[in-house]
Amino acid sequence: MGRNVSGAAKRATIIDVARQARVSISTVSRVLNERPVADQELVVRVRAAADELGYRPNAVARDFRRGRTTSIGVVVPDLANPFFTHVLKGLANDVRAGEHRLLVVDSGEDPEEEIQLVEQLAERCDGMVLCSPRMSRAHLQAVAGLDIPVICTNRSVAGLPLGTIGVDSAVGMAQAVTHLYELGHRHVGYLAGPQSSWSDARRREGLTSAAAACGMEVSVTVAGSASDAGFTRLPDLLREGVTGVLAFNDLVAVGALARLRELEVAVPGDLSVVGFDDIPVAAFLGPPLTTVSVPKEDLGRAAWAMLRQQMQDGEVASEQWLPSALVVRQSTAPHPKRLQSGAGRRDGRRAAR
Amino acid sequence: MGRNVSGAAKRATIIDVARQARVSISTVSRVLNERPVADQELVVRVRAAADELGYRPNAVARDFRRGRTTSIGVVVPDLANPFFTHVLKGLANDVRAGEHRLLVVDSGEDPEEEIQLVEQLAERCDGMVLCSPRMSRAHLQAVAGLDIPVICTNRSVAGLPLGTIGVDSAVGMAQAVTHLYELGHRHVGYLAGPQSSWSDARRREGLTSAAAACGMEVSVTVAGSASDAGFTRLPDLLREGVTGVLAFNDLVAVGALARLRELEVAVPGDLSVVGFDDIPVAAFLGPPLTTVSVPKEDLGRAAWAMLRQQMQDGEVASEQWLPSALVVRQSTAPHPKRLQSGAGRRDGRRAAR
DNA sequence: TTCCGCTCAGAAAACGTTATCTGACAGCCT
DNA sequence: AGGCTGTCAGATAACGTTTTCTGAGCGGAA
Repeated sequence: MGRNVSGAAKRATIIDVARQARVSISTVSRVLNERPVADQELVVRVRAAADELGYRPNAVARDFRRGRTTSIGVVVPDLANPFFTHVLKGLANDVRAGEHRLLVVDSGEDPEEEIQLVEQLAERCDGMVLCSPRMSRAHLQAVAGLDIPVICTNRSVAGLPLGTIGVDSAVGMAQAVTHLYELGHRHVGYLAGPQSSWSDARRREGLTSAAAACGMEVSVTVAGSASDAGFTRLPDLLREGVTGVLAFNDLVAVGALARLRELEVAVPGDLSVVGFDDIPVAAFLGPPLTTVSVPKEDLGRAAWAMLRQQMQDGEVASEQWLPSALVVRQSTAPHPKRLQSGAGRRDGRRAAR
Repeated sequence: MGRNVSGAAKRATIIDVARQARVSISTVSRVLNERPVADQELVVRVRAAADELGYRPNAVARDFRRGRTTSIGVVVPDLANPFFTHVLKGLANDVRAGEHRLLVVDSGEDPEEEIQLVEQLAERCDGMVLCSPRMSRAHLQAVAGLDIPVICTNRSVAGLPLGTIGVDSAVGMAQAVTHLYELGHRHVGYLAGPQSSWSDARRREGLTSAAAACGMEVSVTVAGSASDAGFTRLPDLLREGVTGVLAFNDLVAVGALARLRELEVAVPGDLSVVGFDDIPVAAFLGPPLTTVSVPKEDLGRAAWAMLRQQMQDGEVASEQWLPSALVVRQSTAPHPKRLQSGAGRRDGRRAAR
């Protein structure tokens, strides 16, 4: 069945089915694509023949002929980063509902690799979503010239005909800063993200302007996007005498927390820590992390909605910004020197008392 | 350039290039695929024409004609699970080196969805890697009938012509059990994984047989693969009176740790916890998690090596098992009732004394 | 009865490549 | 000088579909 004597499986084509069913290939195509066929007898014969031969249509041939692939491509800087995987979840859930499938590729945070992948993938997709692209503006422009709609997340592309959807990190950052200010902190540190990250620029911007507004001092050290960076760079800020630390993202905050534990600095007793993204483990850390929550799934959903619209209506490049909001958990508390009372609901295990 | 008056970009084909360069399409194809062309003049003309028209070959047409896609598909139950993303990293790094690209899809832990995705993706790939497939054996058999090589990770497929590569979790589990036994624990609990998980079955098996070997009591409760499951189910084990807990994976352990913190049970002072997988945050937790380390990147690399071999040599279904090993950190300590001395290097903050 | 129009399945064209085949021309040997 | 061999680029045949075109058959209206 479907295999010839040599053992090398020779795959049945639509022609074989047609021959077997004693109809034309047009009829086979019609039956298999559920287009109206008058004679039910033919339908039955075709179905039987296809079954018998184990026929499965050649998807590449079909895509080729149809000129579309029913695939949506997603390019992500780093699949190991929980932030992206949650954006993906949002995307996947909604895409799955339709007739499209999602193809994901990881660019490894490499801008050159990224543009290459995008160009290759674009050839095989009906539309694409670029998550926080690291590539240069020039490359982005090249992407805009591709002949499929592309949505860009977390990156402003002023002037380029690309749908954009991102997180307004300024609000969340401002909330975080105000939160620390109200707790009495007057000098905070920022564990910055990768230099190529547009989001980091926005977060840093939001942080400095909010801090300036309430007259707080800010120290910055460049970390990265992974935990070990937070672990390594945290002491830089401690040396500066900060009493609160804001991290580029939760992963970095996790590293910072670990270092603080090692240094026996109590959180939040001696130092407050704020993350960003609100990844799942954030709520399970010790202490549960105060962080800026970002609607990651919504981001994915919105990207798909926008992409679908562009695929239908032709070219409609729009822009959309989703809110971020502070989630207060237990890694932040009053500045010990100013408001000594009630120093934390559950202070670190060796609060200096 | 490449756009007609209507504004709808009409894409240049190889025929347009040939016409513009005043050569045959065969020559264009030869030049662009870097096959030998004697007359350098022609090469120059073709290159120029292609440039001018902004020609990019239609990848789908090429794949169709060539009968292969230079794409490798990977199917993963849940991209949000760090374990899989690390397997992916290993795969991606090595695949990237060659001329293939990696296409990843997430099945959402749904066996039915999974088989569908696999069948669709298989049509568009030269080979596939199935990570910890949740599908039934019957479906796996269908997969084995596909006409591209497929590698299966973390799932034994006895009798099926599928390359298999997995983690020998029995050793690691045995080490973990012995470790707890030597610390004086005599009754441990297991926070089990998803029922459809073959890995969970293996881990549970390894756990119970090792425990039986040294005469330990084991209580089991079914959790799942995410942190909230660990958080929710942990009390079941506490009620059974266990003094050590082994989790299906680190994510579940994270949830368990959080619940213990909330219940003010000191880890490792009052209770020891062991995870599985050794995901990055494991080392950064409070306390740093004792866990069974699995060579995730190696798993990906090995899968690619095996897949590549199968793609070259034709059908060679083999089997390979990678070791797992206990990594002792600070979430395990002597059973308090038996060996009171040195009750933990850094005990939980409110040890009941 | 004749012709028009409609329905429906088969025939054939197209999609954009790559791979095979063909034929022209040049060089060499006899 | 004639013929044989080899080289190289152009012509053309696939690849497996979907879609458009064609023509046969039939029913109804003039």
